[in-house]
Amino acid sequence: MASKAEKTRKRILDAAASVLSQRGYAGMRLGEVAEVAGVQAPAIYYHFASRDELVEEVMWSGAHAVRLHVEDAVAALPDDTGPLDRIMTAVDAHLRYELEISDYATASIRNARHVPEALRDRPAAEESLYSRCWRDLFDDAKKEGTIRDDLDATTFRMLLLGSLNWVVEWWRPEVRPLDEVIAVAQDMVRRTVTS
Amino acid sequence: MASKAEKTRKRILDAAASVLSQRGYAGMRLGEVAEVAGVQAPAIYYHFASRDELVEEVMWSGAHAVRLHVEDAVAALPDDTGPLDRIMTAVDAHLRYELEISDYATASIRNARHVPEALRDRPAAEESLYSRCWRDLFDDAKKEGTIRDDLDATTFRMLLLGSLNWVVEWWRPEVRPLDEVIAVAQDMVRRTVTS
DNA sequence: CACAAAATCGAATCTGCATTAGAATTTTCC
DNA sequence: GGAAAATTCTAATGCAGATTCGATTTTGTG
Repeated sequence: MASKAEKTRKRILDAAASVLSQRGYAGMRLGEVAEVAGVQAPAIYYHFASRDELVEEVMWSGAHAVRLHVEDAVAALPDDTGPLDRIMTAVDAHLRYELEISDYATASIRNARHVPEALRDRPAAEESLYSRCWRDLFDDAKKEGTIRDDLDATTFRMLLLGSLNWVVEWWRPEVRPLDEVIAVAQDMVRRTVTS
Repeated sequence: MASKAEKTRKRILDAAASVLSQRGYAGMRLGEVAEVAGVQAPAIYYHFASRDELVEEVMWSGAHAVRLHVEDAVAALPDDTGPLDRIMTAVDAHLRYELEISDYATASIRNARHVPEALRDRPAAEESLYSRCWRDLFDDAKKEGTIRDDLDATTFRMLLLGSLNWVVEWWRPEVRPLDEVIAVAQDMVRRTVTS
């Protein structure tokens, strides 16, 4: 039974994630966050020490939650799933989480390089865990020979993550179902990676 | 013989492009722009009606210049160059321009969705010309049968542009030469597009 | 070289927003 | 049901940064 106060805190965080993902770090106004959360601006200070602390928490949650979502999706696969199919699942999970589930993810993705240095440490640590997660997926695939030897897997991974992160900038559900985007992205990976 | 004033205007624009690409729309301070341009803040108002007009001009120039650079690079190819090689050249030109040549490009790329609606029209028109340029490249390739029929070329194009646009977020020259990134990106296109 | 016009500057204004202070209200727990 | 604690509100405060206003310097030109 989450206390009333905890629910308010959650509403403020959700609102901040939404505003942050739309307006960016410098554009996020506490007034707008408060309005979305259905609260007055000063109430935010009961739950967070400062605007920056609120931002940091959103960014961290964003990176953290994507990672958990993707790791869970991969972990839920049958044990005998091949390394390439694990990567396909990760692509699917990343895109769905970013586009259908959570503003936190887009907030953290879009603002990672725009927030002041002081706020980057904790979110950046999460992000590097997430990077490692993808690196492991690719390393496994390479070990099992699913990835051709002459591919620069690191660079390709960066390009792939970039293309996925950028989808939020152009995708509109009414134009094209998400499943089609996912299918094309997976196709791109499969063809680039196998010999 | 560009008059002194025109040179100042150019310095202010360059400074704005640099600050805008680093700090984002809301984070760009006229004070910082002025400092980078070696001028006092009010001087900006002699050359631009407002902060927003300055931003709009940077964004428009960014989109415009990338397009010209890519179109020129493609146009400079021998007439008998195949459609796939034209796309390869476009990938090369886009990345080099974005990463080595101009802050305008990254300023416009990173902020397109963050600036207020009122500023989007002119830059957006340029961007859609740029989109058309890529679409034409892919259409030609499809017409000549270089692209397999079952590829959703539009979606792939968006994913590709996304991966290229995102490179600015992670690439560091000291870690990996740009040529390697370009080569991997081209490889990704070639393998995804051909049957 | 002088002088009008153009370009730039320093100081002042005005606004929007984060943050604080203290009062009022709600929740929790006995 | 009521008091203490927790939570939220309304009303300031203070500052940073865009914009304006004259005053001052620089540039182009006869």
